[in-house]
Amino acid sequence: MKKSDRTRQDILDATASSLATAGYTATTVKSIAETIGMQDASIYYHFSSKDELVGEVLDIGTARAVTAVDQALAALPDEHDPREALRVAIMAHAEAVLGGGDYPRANVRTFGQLPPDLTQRHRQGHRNYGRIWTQLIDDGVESGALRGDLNRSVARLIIMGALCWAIEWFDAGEEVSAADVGEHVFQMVVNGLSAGEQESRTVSV
Amino acid sequence: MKKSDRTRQDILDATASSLATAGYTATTVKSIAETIGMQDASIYYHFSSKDELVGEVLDIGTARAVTAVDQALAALPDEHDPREALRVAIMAHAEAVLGGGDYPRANVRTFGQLPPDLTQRHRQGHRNYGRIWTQLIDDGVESGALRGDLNRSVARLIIMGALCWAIEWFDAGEEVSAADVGEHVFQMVVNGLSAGEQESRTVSV
DNA sequence: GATTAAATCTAGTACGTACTAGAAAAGTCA
DNA sequence: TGACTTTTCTAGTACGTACTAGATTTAATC
Repeated sequence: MKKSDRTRQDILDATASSLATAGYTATTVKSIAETIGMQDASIYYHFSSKDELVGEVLDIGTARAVTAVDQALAALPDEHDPREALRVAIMAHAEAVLGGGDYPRANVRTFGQLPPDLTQRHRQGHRNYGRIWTQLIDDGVESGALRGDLNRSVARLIIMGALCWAIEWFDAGEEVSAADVGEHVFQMVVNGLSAGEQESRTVSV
Repeated sequence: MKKSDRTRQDILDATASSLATAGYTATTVKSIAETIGMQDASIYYHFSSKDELVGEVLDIGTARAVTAVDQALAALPDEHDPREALRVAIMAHAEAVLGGGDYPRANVRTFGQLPPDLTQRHRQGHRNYGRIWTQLIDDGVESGALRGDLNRSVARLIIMGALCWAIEWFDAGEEVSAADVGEHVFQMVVNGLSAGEQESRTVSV
């Protein structure tokens, strides 16, 4: 019992790491087995198929991302600026996906690479995650803190894109930290890159 | 001579289409051959390997994206707001990758899925494309139109991310157009999602 | 129309993949 | 220790992949 659980965890960890760095196709059952010093056939004692193993890793990844954002939002004071909520969520996401472990990274990295079955399997999880962000934007617009002249769904997806694409270029070893990326995304997406008075937009002065 | 060029073009088109929608791994030599009514072996009369074929498609894709942005910028009046230049570039990129043909789409779609050789091969092309955007941001900051307190490299990559990630969710059939996406990215990234006075930032009023 | 060149096909090879069956080893507990 | 269970390994299958060699057909040229 004990032994099985431990190696099962090792398999999950190795898979998450490989998915996060190499992607879905390059993550082979054999390569996973090698990194933990096993034969590839032994994996099938713990998981019935590669895709079930990958699916479990991705489940853990979404769960961790959701938890990270939820906890960050829960830590806010009862009365808060909706922009601050957006900031906190962006920071939590950035930390989870860039600074955090391999599981959330595996999720973002393999997005668009998965076979249809796995994509279908995680559709609901992604929808749930998206709902958190939709709520944040809705709150902001309805309170008047965020502008209401933009399509909220598109706005949400643009924020997710700015954050998720960072996984393609972010290098944990470099001088830019995960928090830096989050801060930049917030500043650009909420406050804007523009300086001084903004002519192409009506500002209530 | 004539015949060869035409089928060669058919192969490139079919490959671009498959890459843009299915990704690198799902794009097999056999599937390409099938869509144009050939045997897979016949492909090798025109291209020496799958990766050479894919590489050529990606070359065309980057060239078209660069051309689209360059032409849009060239059409600007000599004296223009650097923000307008950024806007024009964003719109051109959005049109090329979302509204345009399969070639630029193939580029973005397969980003992060390619084998090392192909990634290496296109590194220079991506760098050149990035340089256009770096220049736009530099111009904006130095003229005072854009704020200078953010890391320009990170800012550039965030804009690219917001645009590139759209390929994952954008549906050409839906009511949101490529131009809509471009407009939203510009509004959010340059003007910001925030409404009214912005407390978390110093605005020169 | 015959000859030559260009283009495609048929039929295969070699290899990597996920996955299976049953033997062997390692661990568990009386 | 010995009987039993759990875990891992050895040795394989079946299949899809990129790719090759040589025959065959299609097109162009004199």
